[in-house]
Amino acid sequence: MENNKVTIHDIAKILSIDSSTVSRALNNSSRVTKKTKDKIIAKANELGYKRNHLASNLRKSKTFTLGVIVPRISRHFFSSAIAGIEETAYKKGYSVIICQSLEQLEREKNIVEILSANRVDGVLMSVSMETENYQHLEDLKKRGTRLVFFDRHCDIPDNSNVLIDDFQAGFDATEHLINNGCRIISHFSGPKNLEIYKNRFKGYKAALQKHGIKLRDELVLSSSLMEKDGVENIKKILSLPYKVDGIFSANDVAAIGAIQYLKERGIKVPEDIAIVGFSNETISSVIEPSLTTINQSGFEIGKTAATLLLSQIKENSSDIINETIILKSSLIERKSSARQNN
Amino acid sequence: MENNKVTIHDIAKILSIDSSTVSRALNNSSRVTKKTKDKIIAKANELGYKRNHLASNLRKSKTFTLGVIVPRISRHFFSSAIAGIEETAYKKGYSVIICQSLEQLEREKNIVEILSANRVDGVLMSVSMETENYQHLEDLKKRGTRLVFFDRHCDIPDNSNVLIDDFQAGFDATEHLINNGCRIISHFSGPKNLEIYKNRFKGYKAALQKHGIKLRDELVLSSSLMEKDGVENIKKILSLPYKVDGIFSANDVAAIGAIQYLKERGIKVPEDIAIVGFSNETISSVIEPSLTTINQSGFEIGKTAATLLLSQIKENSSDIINETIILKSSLIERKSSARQNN
DNA sequence: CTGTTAGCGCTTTCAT
DNA sequence: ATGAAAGCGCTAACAG
Repeated sequence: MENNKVTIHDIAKILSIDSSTVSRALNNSSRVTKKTKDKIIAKANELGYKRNHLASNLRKSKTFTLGVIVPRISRHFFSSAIAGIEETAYKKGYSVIICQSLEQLEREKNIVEILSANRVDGVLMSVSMETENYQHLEDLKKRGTRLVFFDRHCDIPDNSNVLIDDFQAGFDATEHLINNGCRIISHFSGPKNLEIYKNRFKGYKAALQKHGIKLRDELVLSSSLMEKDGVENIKKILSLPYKVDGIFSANDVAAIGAIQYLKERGIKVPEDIAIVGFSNETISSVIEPSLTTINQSGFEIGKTAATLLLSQIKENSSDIINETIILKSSLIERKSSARQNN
Repeated sequence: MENNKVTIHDIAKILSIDSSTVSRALNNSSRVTKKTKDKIIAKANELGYKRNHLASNLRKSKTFTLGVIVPRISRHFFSSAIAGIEETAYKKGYSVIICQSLEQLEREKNIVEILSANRVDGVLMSVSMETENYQHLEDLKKRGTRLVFFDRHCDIPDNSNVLIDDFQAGFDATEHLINNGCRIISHFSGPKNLEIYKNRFKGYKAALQKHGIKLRDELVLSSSLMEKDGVENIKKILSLPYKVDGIFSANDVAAIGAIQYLKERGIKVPEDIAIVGFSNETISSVIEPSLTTINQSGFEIGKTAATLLLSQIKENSSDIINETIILKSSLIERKSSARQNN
C-alpha cells in the first residue's frame, strides 16, 4: 500500500506545519505541545510513516550498528558468541552486521574496510588464523572506531579484550589428566600464531612441570582447526612406540575428529585414552557423556564483549580506552570421567 | 591519524576541481580522464579518504545490505545457513544484518521494523515458532522489500521460499525404520503451527500407511525444540506398556536430548531402539556414529536463499515475484545403522 | 570531459 | 512552542 515513501515533509505539508516540528514530535522532544505531538503521531501512523534511518544516521553520524568479525560463523563457539552479542546489542537498540573472515587475512582486511565505510559505531572481532600483521586494525582504531577483541586477540598494547583464562584452562585440563593417573599426555594445539593457543600450551607445560613430567616435543601437535587434523593427530599418537594415556586438546574441532576416529575403532574414551578438550554447553555432553571438558561459553563471552564495547561507545571520550576482561573457563567433570583401568 | 573526516569536497578543494568529478573518479566513471582520475585516487589514498556509505546509500536509496531473521543464531542449522548467506552476499558486495527472533512474535515484528527502517534491500527469514499472523511480513513486502523464506515458511500465497522436501524426508526416514524391521515407530514433532513439522508428520503418516502400519496418536509427541523436550518424549516412550522400536525425530534438538538420556541409561541406539532424525553435517556423525540421519545442509539452504533473493533484487521489477525452490534432503545411512537384534 | 545545481530525508541551531 | 534555514556526504541530472 504505502510505498515506503512517506517523509516528514509529507506529514508536515498535510498538517500545515514545519517538518522540523514533525521531526521533533517523532523524536518525542519536550519542545512540542502534547496536542500537536498527538496529531502528528496519529497522522504518521495513518500514512504508515517509517523513519529513514539512513538519513537520520547520516545527519547524526551515528549508526547504532556494530560490526562483528569472526573466522567462521558456523563454528559453535562463534555462533554462540554472536548470539550473545546480538541479544546484548538488541536490548540497547543496536543492530549487528556479521562478517566472517574464513580465516583469511585478505578477507579480514576487506571486511574492516566495509564496516568502516558503513560507519559502524564499533567492531567486535576474533582475528583470523592468518592475522599476524595488525595494520588494518590500527587504522580502524585511528579512524575512531571502537574495537574490542574477544577470544582470539592480538598481542599488541592498548586493546580492549574479552578473553578466557587460557593459561589456567590449559593448566587445569592437563592437571586433571595427571590427577587421573595419566603420565604420557599429548597436546593438540591450534594455529601457532594465535595467542590463545600459545597460552593454552603454556598452561600445559606448566602443569607438566609442576608434576615433574618431562615435555616431549613429539606429543605436541598443532592443527588448522579442521576435524581431519584431529584425525591425523590421533593417528600419529596411536602409532607411537609407547602408549599415550591422555590428551589435552586445545580446540574442540580436533578433539571431535579424534574422538570420532577412536569410536570407529572401538577405542574407549576415557578408559583407553583420556581426553580433555575445550568445548561448549551443547556439544560437550552429547559427543561423549563421560567426557571431561573445559567449558567456554561463547554466549557469555559475546555478551561481555558487546557490553564492554557499548559502554565504550557510550562514554564517547575520544581518548583510547583499553580494558581487558578475563573470564574463567571451568573444567566440567562428568561422571565416570576418571579413567577406569591402567 | 586521519580522523575519518576526509570528504570528496576536501579532495576537490585541494585539487581545485569539483567534488562531482572526484565522485566520478572514485566511482571509476568512464567520463573522467585517466590522468585526473589517477591524480584524484592518489590524493584520496594520501589523505586516507574512505567513502561514506551512509551518504551514498541515502542518495541512491540502496544499501547493499540484507537482513536475516532466524529464531536462534546458535542453533547449528541456522548458523550454517547464515554462513551460507554471508558468503553468497559477500561475493556480491552485500553485507548482512543478523537478527534473532528468539522464537518470539513480538521480537520478530520489531526486528522487521528495524530492518525496514534501515532500508535493507531484502530480507531472508525463518519464521518464529509463535508466528501465526503474517501481517508484519505482508507490510514489509508492500513497502517494496524483497522477502525470501528459508526452511520455516508461511503458508500464504505469493511468497518466495527455499525449502527442503519435508514430506519426502519424513517419508524416507520412517520408511527406513520400517525397512529395518521397526513396527512401532514414534514421531517426535516440533511446534504444531510450523509448516515444516506439519509436512514431516505427513510424510511419517504416509510411510506408515504405505506399509499398513496403524498410526497411534500417543506415539506422536510435539516439542518446543528444547533438549528437555526430547528427554520428556523419550521418557514417555519408555514408560509405555509396549516396546517402541523406532523413533523418527523431526528435529535434531529433541533427538539429541533423547539420545543423551538413552546413553546415560545404557540403552543402545540403534540396537535397542532405532532413531532417525534430522541433523546436519557436523553433529550427526559425532553424536552417534551409528546413527542414520536425514541431512539438511543449512549452508546449502542459506546459499540458495541468498542467491534467490539477490537475483530478485537485481531484477528490480516492481511486480511481486514468487518462486519456491525445494531442496532434497538426503538420508545418510551410517555403518551398523540397521538394528542388530529384535 | 568537467562544473553547476539540486537534492536523498533527516536533525539542529538560530530565530521568532 | 514552532518555523526558517543550513547541511550531513554523496550522486545525478543537466549544461557546456
